[in-house]
Amino acid sequence: MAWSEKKVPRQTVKRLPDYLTYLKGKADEGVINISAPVVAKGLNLNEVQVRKDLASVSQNGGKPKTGYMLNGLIMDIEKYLGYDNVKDAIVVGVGHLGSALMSFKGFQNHGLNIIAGFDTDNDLIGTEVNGKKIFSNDFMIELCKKLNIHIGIITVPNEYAQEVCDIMVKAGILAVWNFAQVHLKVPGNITVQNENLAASLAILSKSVKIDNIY
Amino acid sequence: MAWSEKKVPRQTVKRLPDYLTYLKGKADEGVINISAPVVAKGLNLNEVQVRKDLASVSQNGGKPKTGYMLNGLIMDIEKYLGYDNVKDAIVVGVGHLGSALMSFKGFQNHGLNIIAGFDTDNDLIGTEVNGKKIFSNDFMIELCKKLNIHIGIITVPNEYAQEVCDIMVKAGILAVWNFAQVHLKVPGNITVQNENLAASLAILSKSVKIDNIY
DNA sequence: TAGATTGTTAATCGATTAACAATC
DNA sequence: TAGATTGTTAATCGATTAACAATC
Repeated sequence: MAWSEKKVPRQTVKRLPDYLTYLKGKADEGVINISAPVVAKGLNLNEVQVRKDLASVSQNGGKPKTGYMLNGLIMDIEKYLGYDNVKDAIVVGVGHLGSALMSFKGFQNHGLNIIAGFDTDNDLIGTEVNGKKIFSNDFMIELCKKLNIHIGIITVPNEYAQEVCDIMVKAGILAVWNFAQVHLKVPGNITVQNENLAASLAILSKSVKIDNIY
Repeated sequence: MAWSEKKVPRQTVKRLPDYLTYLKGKADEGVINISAPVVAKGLNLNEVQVRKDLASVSQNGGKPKTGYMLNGLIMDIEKYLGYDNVKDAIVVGVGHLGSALMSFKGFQNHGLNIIAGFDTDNDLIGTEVNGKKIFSNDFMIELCKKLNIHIGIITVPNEYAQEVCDIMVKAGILAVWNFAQVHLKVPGNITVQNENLAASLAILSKSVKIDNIY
C-alpha cells in the first residue's frame, strides 16, 4: 500500500480544526517549529493527547527536542481534513439560519463551498443570498446530479426535515448536516451529522442552575 | 436532605432534549404510559442506556410491565433541564447568525429567552430583530446587572470574541454560549459552551471523503 | 403464574492520562 | 553529555452495553 492512513479517533478529528486555527496563528507570527507541549499549553489540552493527535495525522512526524515543522504540520492537517479539496454543498431551507450559513465566509477555509439554496417559498425562489441563487426544492435532484454535489445542509423546520432528507438521498447526497431537531432515517451509506443546539443549550442551562444554587 | 438529585452524566444531559421531543410527540398521540424499550426503538438507542437515562431524572421511576407515566416523565425532564424556569439571555454580535438566533422561536421551549441584542455597528443600534432591541455594547454591563441576566451568547467575529467575553464576565454573565472559533479564557466560576461548527464540519467532510474513495 | 420491564451490578469499549524508553 | 521532546505501551477513567435478579 502506497500510503496508509492511520486510524484517527473521532474525538481527534473534532480537535483538528482547533489545532489548525492555532497553528496558522503561530505561522503568522513567523514561528518555524512547534512542539506538542507548546500547543497543549496554548489550547489548554493534555500534552500526551496533543502528541497523539498530531502523530496520527502528521506524515513526517516530529523531531525530539525541536518538535514539528509548522508548515508541514499545517499542510498535513489540511490534507487530512480535505481542506485542500473544497467540496460543494447545498442549503435547503433559506430561513434565518439557512441564509446565515450561506453568508458565512469561514466555510471556504474549511473545505465547504455552498453553491445554492433551496426553498419552497415562492417569494424566495429566484432571489439570491450572498450571491448564491435560491431554487425551488423541485429542482434539487436535477441540480445535485448535474453538479455532482454530495453534501446537503438541512435548515428547514423540524416537520419538513425528513421529507427534505429523502429528496437529498434521491439527489445523490452522501453527507447530511442536519440543523433540525429530528432523528433522520437514512440508508446505511449516508452519513448524518446532527447539529444539536438543544443539547448544547441543555448543558449550558444546567450549568447556570447549578452555579446559582450552590 | 429533602430532595437529592442523582448524578447525571454529561452525555445523558445531552440526550434529554431528544427524549423530551420524542415523549411530547407521543403525548400528542394520546399515549399514557411508555417503556424504555419503546423509546429506545423510537430514537434508535440502546435499551439499557435509555433505561439508565430515564431513571436518572425520573422522580417516581417506572413500573415493571407498564413502564413510565408519560406525563410525569415529561415534567421530570423539563424540571431537570430547567425548562419550567425560563432564563433571560443576551446575544452579542447581531450579524447573520446572531439575528438568526434572536429570531428562533424554539428557544423559549428550551428554557431560554433572548431579550436583547448588542452590537458595535451604529446602523444596527436602536433597531430591532424579532421585536428585540439592539443596544450598544457599552450598555451591556448596565443592562445585564439591572435585569439580572446570566447567559450570554457570542456571535461576533473570532477576533472580538475574547473582548466581548471579558465584558460579559464583568456584566455578571455566568454561562457563555460561544459560536466563535476561539478558546475563551474565563474565570473558574464561568461556564463556556462552545458551539464548534468547524468540528462538526470536519467529521462531515471526512465522511464524504471516505465514502467516495471506497 | 408467566412474561415484560424495571433497576442494578458486572463486563466491555473508547478515550484520556500516566509512565517510560528512544533520540536528536 | 544533559535535557527536552518524541512515540509507544500501560493504567485510568467515563460511558456504553451485557447480564441478571426483583417485581408488577
